Amino acid sequence: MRKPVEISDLDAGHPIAIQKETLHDQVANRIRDLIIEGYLEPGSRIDETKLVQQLGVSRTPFREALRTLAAEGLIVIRPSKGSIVRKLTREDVYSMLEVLAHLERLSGELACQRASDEEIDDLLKLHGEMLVLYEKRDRLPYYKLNQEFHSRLSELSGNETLLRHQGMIQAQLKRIRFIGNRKPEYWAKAVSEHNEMADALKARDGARLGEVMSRHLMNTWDRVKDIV
Amino acid sequence: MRKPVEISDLDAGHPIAIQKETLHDQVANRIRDLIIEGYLEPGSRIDETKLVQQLGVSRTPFREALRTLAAEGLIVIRPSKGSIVRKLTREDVYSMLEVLAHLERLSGELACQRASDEEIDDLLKLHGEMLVLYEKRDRLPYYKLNQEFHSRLSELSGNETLLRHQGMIQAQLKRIRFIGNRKPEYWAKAVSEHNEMADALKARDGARLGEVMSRHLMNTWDRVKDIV
DNA sequence: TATCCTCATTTTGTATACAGAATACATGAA
DNA sequence: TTCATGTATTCTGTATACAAAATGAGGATA
Repeated sequence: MRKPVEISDLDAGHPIAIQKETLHDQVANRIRDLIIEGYLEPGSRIDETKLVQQLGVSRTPFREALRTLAAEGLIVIRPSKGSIVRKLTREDVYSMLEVLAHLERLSGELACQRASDEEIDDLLKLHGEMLVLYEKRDRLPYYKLNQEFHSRLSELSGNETLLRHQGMIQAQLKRIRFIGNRKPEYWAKAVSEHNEMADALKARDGARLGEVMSRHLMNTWDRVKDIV
Repeated sequence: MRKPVEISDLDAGHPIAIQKETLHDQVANRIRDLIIEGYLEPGSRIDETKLVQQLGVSRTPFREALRTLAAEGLIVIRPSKGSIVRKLTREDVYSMLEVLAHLERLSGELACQRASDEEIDDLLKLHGEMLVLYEKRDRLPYYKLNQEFHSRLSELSGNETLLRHQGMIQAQLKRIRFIGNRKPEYWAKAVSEHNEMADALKARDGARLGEVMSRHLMNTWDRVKDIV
C-alpha cells in the first residue's frame, strides 16, 4: 500500500508536486534556446510582434522574459528602440574565458578538498567511458559526456554561487563555442588534458587539477578567436 | 566661441544626450536600494499593491523590475505566491565570499599586468589618503575611499566580465556586510593588509597582490558569520 | 477543540488598450 | 539628384482589465 500524501510532500521541488512553469519562464527558456541554437542571430533585432505571435503569448510575459534575458547578458534592451541579441565582441569573449578559466580553477581546487571518495570514483569512471568513445572517434556521445564531466566536477566544489556564475558565463558563450567546436583538431589535446585531470583528481591534487582545468578552458580561445 | 554640435556628439552616452531612464529601471534601482538599506527585510514578502501605490507606477513596470532583481539574485519569485526578499543562508554567504575572494585574486593579478604606471600611482595616492583618514580615525570618509580603492583596482584588470560578476556578488552581500561593519575591531588589520597591497602593487607583484586581496576579503567572513 | 469544507476576498498572471516615441515614407525645395 | 521637412505607420512603454489561483474567515461536523 502506498504511503499517503503528506502536506509536506507538496512542497515545491518534491517529485510529487506538479511543476507549473509560468509563461514568463517558458518564454525565457524558449528564447534562450533560439539564441543558443542560432535561430536568432547576434546583433539582430528581436521582433516582438512576430515572436509574440509565433509563441502564442501576449506581450506582458514576453517582455518580462526579455528583462530576464537582459539581466543574464544574452540580449540588450535599448530604451524605446527595441531589443537585440547581444553580439559579443572579441574583448567580451576573451574576458569571459579569462574569468571562466579562473572559476574552473577554483572548482578544481574545491572539488579536491570536498568531494567524497565515491564521488571521485564515479567521475573517474565517467572519464573512462569518455576514453572509450574517443578511441572509437564517437564524436557526439563524447561531447555529451564531456559536458556532464565538467558540470559534475563543478558540482563537487559544493559551492552554489560558483556553479551559478559559471553557468551564466557558459550560457553566454555556448553559441560561439558550439561554432568553434566544428574544428576537430583539438580533440587529442583535450583528451590528454582530461587524463591529467583524472590523475590530479585521483591524487586529490587541487592545485594541479585547477591548473589543468584553467589551461584546458583557455584552449577554447584558440578555437573561437577567429570567429569573433 | 563654442564648437558647434556635431551629429556624432548626439550618440548615447555623450553628455549632451538627455538620458531617459525607463520606469522599469527606476523601479528596479529603487527597490534595490530599499533592500540594501534594509527597508525591505530579507525573507519578507514584497507587497506589490502597496509598493506600486507608494512608487506611483502601474504593475507592469513594477513586475518587470522584479524579474530583473530576481535574475540578480536579490529577490525570489515564487510562482503564484508572490515575491520575497532573498534571505541568504550561511552557506550562501560563505560560498559568495569564496567566489568573490577568488575573483579579487584575479583582479589583483591582472591589474599588475595591465595597469599603466600612472594608474598605479593614482591608486597609491588614494591609498595614502586612506592612511591619513585612518590616523584621524575618520570612519565614514575612510569607508567611502575604501570602496573607491577596491572598485578602481578591479577596473585596472581591464576585464569587463570580471567587473560585472564581482558587482553582482557585491550587491547581494552589501546589506549583510554593512551590518557586519559595525564592529570596528578589524580596522587595524584591514589597514595593514592595504599596506601590503600597496607594496605589491608598487612592485607589480601580481601573485602577492592577488593573495593579499583574497585574504583581505575573507576577513569579511569573520565579521559576518555571526549574523547569518 | 480540532479538522474539514465552503465561500468571499485578495493576489497573481496574462491579455488588451492606449499614449507617446521612433521609424519609414513621401513630398517639395535647392 | 540630394537633402530637408512634415506626416503616416509601426513599435515601445505603461496602464488597466479580467481570469485563475491562493489565502483567509466562518461554520459545520466529528
